[in-house]
Amino acid sequence: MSTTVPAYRRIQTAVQQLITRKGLKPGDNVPSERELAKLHGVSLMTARHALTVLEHEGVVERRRYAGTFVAQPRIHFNKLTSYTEEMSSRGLAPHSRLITGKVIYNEDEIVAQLNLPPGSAMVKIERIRYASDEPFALETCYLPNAEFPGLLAKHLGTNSLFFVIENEFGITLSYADEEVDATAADERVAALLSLSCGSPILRICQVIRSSNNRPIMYVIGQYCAQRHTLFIRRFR
Amino acid sequence: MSTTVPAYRRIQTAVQQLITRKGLKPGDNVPSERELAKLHGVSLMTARHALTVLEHEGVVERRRYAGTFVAQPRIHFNKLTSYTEEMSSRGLAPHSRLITGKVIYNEDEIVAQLNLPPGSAMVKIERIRYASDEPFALETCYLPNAEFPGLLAKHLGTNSLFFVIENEFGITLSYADEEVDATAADERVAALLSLSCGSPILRICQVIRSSNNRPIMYVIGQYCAQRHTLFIRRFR
DNA sequence: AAGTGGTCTAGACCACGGC
DNA sequence: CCGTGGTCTAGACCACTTC
Repeated sequence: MSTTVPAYRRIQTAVQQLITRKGLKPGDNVPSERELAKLHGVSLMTARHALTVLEHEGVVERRRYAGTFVAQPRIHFNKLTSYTEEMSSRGLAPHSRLITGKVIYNEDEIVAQLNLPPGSAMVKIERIRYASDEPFALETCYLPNAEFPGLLAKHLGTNSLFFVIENEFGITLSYADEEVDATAADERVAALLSLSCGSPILRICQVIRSSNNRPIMYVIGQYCAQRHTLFIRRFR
Repeated sequence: MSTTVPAYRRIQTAVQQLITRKGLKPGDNVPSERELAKLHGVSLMTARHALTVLEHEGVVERRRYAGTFVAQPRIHFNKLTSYTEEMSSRGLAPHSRLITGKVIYNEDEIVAQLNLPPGSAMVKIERIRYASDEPFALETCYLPNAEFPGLLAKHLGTNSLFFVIENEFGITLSYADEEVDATAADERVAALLSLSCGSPILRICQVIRSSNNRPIMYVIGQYCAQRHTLFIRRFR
């Protein structure tokens, strides 16, 4: 079972709820480190930790000598989220269509990305993602078959893959390394996403890792560039 | 003048030098938190801080209960670097060509991105970036003219813009928020980058901020997708 | 002058991996 | 069993902003 939630996580969600519940606008200030520490009965370093995470996610903005403030708009930078989570955080209903769901044995390039022995069986899942009834992405996922027995029976047309992995298989995800580039839609992708051949596609290849840094899933996302932008934050 | 370098920064660069000097390979372990603390005469939290930053940059990988190790490749994830820094970190010579360098008054969309009053004067700088004599990117920068008097006289064909901003104007950069999408090369870009019209282009629009979170520079980068990939890391 | 975030200390306990 | 990273404490000083 899961261990107890760390204090800094509780504070983190508490601050986020404070923002949404009180309807704080960008620029409004949130409690200072010292206030949070007192409020939650923790030490200063712990309160700081919570704010540091929120800053990296783009929820909050810190100004030295001045305070901590609600950040500009609402994109969660650099945060690994599922399509389902992303949609519901924007108040939209997720909607997908399962195109492929089978076990494969012969894609050795991806086997290598997942650090598996050559010839290993993998589950391959292809889904089309919709935003308000318009298809905007084709996502192809690969997972080691040995670690996810019965995965294909989980109604992946309607269930969140992240949810199944984390809750039904008890795996904690930690981070993803991603390669981003641009391509043109080939015939198949164009047909699936209702585009013309050659339309610009934003391609994102992720290696998602579990808590012990083992690769757990390889995902190729092909996003219709007109309907999707990626937001990131980089620090100096 | 500049203040003293924080201890965690010193440890950070010390670890990086250790890796390059000893030629450590991915998977080799670096000193543990406790070792680093003893080595540099700092407390455990400070040594941890250094490793946390290195982990976010993708230099180092931590495995709970096991240790800290040199990370897989050597791309510096999520780190705001200049073209010049990126090239020299790969042992390549930077090479650019200045296309445009002038003061403009009439691009109000960008004026808004920089939080300036409407009609403000901005410096506009366009440069082509080369990788081993092949053009691979067109970068267009906008800066508030009032804050950078004499910027255009700084030999921007050869000098690093980041260097000039940080050292000659004494500004500390903190982070950049970026929008990434895919497009097709228009006629001008195609000509400048020796591509055919319609080739896939990875476009990155950055708002770079100084230490007090004021926008300092707006950059539109258009990268030839065949010759450039973006690496990022996202955390759960 | 009061308050803020940034840095730092010198300890502590925990859960787990590898020996 | 020992060493590891992850979490946490209860303080401290600094440089600076805002009032």
